[in-house]
Amino acid sequence: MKIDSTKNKILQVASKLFSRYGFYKTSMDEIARIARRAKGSLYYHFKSKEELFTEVVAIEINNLKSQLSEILNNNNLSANIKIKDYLIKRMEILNTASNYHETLKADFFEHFEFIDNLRNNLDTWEKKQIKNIIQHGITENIFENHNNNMEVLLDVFIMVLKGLEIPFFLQNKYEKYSPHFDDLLKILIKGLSK
Amino acid sequence: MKIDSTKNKILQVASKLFSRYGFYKTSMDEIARIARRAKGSLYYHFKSKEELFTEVVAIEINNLKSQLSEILNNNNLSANIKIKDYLIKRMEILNTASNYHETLKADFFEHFEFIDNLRNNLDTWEKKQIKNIIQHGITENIFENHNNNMEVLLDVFIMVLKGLEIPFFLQNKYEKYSPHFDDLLKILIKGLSK
DNA sequence: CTTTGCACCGTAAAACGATTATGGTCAGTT
DNA sequence: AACTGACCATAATCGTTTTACGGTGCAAAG
Repeated sequence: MKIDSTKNKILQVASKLFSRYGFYKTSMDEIARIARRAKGSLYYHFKSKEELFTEVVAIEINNLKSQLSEILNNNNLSANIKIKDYLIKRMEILNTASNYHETLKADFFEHFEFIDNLRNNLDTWEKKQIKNIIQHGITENIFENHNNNMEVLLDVFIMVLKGLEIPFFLQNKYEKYSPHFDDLLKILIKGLSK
Repeated sequence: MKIDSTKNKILQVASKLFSRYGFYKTSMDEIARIARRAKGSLYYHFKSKEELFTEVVAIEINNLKSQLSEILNNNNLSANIKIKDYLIKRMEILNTASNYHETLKADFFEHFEFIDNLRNNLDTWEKKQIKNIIQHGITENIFENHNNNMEVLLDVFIMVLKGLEIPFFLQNKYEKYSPHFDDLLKILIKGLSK
């Protein structure tokens, strides 16, 4: 019981501090102090500051995946509704994932190589899910057949989604524009449709 | 004749050096030396280093606008072809506008407030052109009626375009993915269509 | 009017050496 | 096994000095 309590306490405090001050401005001494644990305890549970941050972001990503999986696993949804619900939920959850926002800067100035795997894994996972939805829509005869260029189309589409994350989450435009993200999705879904 | 020659020479050399080294790592002494002009000449023609860079970027943007205007002004093109040609040409020209790429970093680390007007003006211009194309398509009965939410839809769409610029131009993914940008455009156009 | 070359200026940036803070380690304790 | 607090190497910060930068002014020349 105690192991979970300390590890979770550290993760909790770390999540808050990383979210508030960013990775580089948050020190392990500070996390230890606020968590009321010895700094050595941090290193007992996490190999490094990088591993701690990676796990903090992984928790956010796993939360995203589990919430999206409810949509993905709902076989009563037709493909066009499913992709719409998926994308809307995606943006909604990521809007609250403040440590994930921190990693968006990785392409530009604060480079976290140690976190590339996590981000690549999410891209890979997401590409697979969207591919499934679209293929299901093709099978259901809802969507046009895109099977001959699906892979690169999905690559570009993932770029579009990630590109939208910058204004939405780093420039705080999500609240203003999210209601209208719908409209763009309507166009997307219609474009995919038969 | 001489006036144009010196000013153009400065712009030419500046464009190359800013493109190669970026705004901050390029000095006015260096521009003057390579242009074989006195530094005083630079300040005769341009109020400041910022004004020089702004004009260098403006030249790229004006080139973009004039090339796109050939498409925009071609009334033989129907709206769906026009928007496709517009977007493809847009990315193609911007791929070569290396000083414009420099300004893409403005949102993240190298901030050029002095250039915000130029970038905002381009967004405004572009929004207007795309709006015109879509409205024309509505009039031609090619596109669905989107008039009730057109403004915000265009805002989000501009975000999407700008979001794509990061991987395309800052991460050198344009060559690989531009052939497939087409496919995404097909979906977009179909989504807009009746 | 346009351009030059030169000297000059204030201050920002870079360089430097000293000091402090950080991520991480480890032996001891519970 | 889980946790601690003292310690370590070095990265980061600090204060000071030096250098480089954007910009200016001016007389002379074209």
